[in-house]
Amino acid sequence: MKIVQIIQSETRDACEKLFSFTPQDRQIQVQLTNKDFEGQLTVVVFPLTKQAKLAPEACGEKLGQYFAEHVPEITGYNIIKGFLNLTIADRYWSDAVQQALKTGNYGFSEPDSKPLVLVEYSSPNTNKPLHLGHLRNIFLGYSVAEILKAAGHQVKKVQIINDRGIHICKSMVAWKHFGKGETPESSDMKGDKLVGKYYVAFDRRHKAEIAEEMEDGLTKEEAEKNAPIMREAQQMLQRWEQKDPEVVELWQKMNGWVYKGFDETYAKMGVDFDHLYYESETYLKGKQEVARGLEEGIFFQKEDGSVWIDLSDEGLDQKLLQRSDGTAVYMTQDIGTAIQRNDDYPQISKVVYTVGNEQEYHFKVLFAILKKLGYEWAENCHHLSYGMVELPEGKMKSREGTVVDADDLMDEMIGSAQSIAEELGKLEGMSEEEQQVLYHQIGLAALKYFLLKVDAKKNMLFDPVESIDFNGNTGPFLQYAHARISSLLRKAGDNAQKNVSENISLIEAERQLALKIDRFPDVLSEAANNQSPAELANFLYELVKDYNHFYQVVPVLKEENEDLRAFRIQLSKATAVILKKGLKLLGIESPQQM
RNA sequence: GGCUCCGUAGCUUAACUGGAUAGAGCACCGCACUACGGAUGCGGAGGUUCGGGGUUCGAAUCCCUGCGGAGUCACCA
Repeated sequence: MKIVQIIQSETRDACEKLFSFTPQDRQIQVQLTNKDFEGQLTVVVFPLTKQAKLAPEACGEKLGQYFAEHVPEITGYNIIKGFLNLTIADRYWSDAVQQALKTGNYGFSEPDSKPLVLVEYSSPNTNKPLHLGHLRNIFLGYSVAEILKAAGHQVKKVQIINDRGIHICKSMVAWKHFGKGETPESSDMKGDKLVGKYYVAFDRRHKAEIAEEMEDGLTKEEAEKNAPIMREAQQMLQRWEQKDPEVVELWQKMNGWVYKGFDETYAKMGVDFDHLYYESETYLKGKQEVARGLEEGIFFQKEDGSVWIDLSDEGLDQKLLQRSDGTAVYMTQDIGTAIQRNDDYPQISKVVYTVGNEQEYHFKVLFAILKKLGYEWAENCHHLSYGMVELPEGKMKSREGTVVDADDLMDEMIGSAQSIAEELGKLEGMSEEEQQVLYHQIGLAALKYFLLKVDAKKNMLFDPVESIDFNGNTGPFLQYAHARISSLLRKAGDNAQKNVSENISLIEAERQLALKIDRFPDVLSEAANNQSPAELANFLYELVKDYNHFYQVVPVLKEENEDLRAFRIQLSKATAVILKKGLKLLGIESPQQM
């Protein structure tokens, strides 16, 4: 049994025997001992004092005595104010580390032992390339999915591709006008970039036309709608919904270019999906639901034919579900997609939508609508919301043109990794190809770790220079620690297999490191519960810091006492194992040499 | 304006969900080590946790209020 659980259950027993009451779980608080005091784990006695009818110190003293007498794993205690600090037996730590090494997939739960969770992430529009904002989304969604898997859930990674709508029509119209038949091949351009170029071209023309119309006396709003190129895009959307062959063919062609480009980008990111959903395949289901809701009086129709829902009784507004010209909007297809997924996977226990916090309102509305439509599983839908990524120069927003392209950023990170690695010159014996792989691993680690270590709900600032700095709380710093331990383990040979005698005496640095190793399974399940890669990332950083400290203060391979040497090698190995698995859950590779 | 989220050292951030003297990294100053990989470790300085009230044994965390920032309230997605 884990030491934390032992302490919890012994505290309960002690309360029953000493004070004649049974505490609630929440009254038993075990936390890490503050580093200024002796001990590794601490029981907070305040919550118990009232029912124990004792002052905090006296209460702690009684508990401490009880532990010293009844619990072999506890060898000492001290009380500071209302905190009972416990010193755990060295024997426990050495056993725990050996146990961790013997356990296959240490920290992970039995695969598929928990119900199915769908994790949606990325969800791109097919009218432009992926950018910095997508990176946070994609790394976050991927990592949450991997963490849930590690915690034993069945997981499907899904993506909804927003492949239809006015946005793609804009690119299509612009390509028809200005494209002169340009293709990714003819221009040697990635397909998503090419289509993005025409989206920008549309916008430029649209703005010019608005200016003209406004000179003719129209208001800005009127001009925006009335601009010829915009009207053309809207007509194209209607023709698309009517399955006009010419429009459909162009749509397929341009989307095909985009998918090819996305696939390349996803491959570079190292992420994947189990099931792709296309808005073009689910929006009709959404429209059916809109029709049904209208019939049943859940929705209502305005004079112009547009369909709405009134959610003002829930503190929300009225929301459009279908345009007056009969075409579908974003909400329409999201309704259809949600239903489709539950049809595909009836055993779903939860759906996680990884989408930026600017869409919080949208998802509130969506879930409310699904509930009104009578779908009880609406309760299981969860919006995993994350904050904006800003850059040092100012905010990054796609509509304002200051986008940072995902491919460009990744390439830049890989380039930085290369120049730093070359300068350090430690890659002897690696082939050119291996080196390229390594630069990629390091560059992506810097990027992923930096984006994931911050609490998802916060807006964050991405500083490319700081992220690749290999000191401090960064991905490459963790990778380096792993590479260094790997090197040490290569030299250690089979020493790690040796059983350690029972009576070694440890120093505090070793206990602290063992404590971290012991806690890993709990941290992992907490990260899963909270859908928080950041918790895992910060734990790994703490682990590495404790390891580096340990590594600095005692010899490992040069230790003369055989038992101690073996134990230290095991500590190193357990650290490396956890580090590698933990980083993997963040989507980060752990090279052997760097 | 309504609603939601955020505000912690110069900068980037953490705080086990209400627990000890609010931890770290970067930058700055200093130190250790023939180092098992220095992409290291140790120390110093740097905080009225945006201001003001309240709740309690105890508040960065919960409540009220003011200020500041972001998002949203589209026949965009």
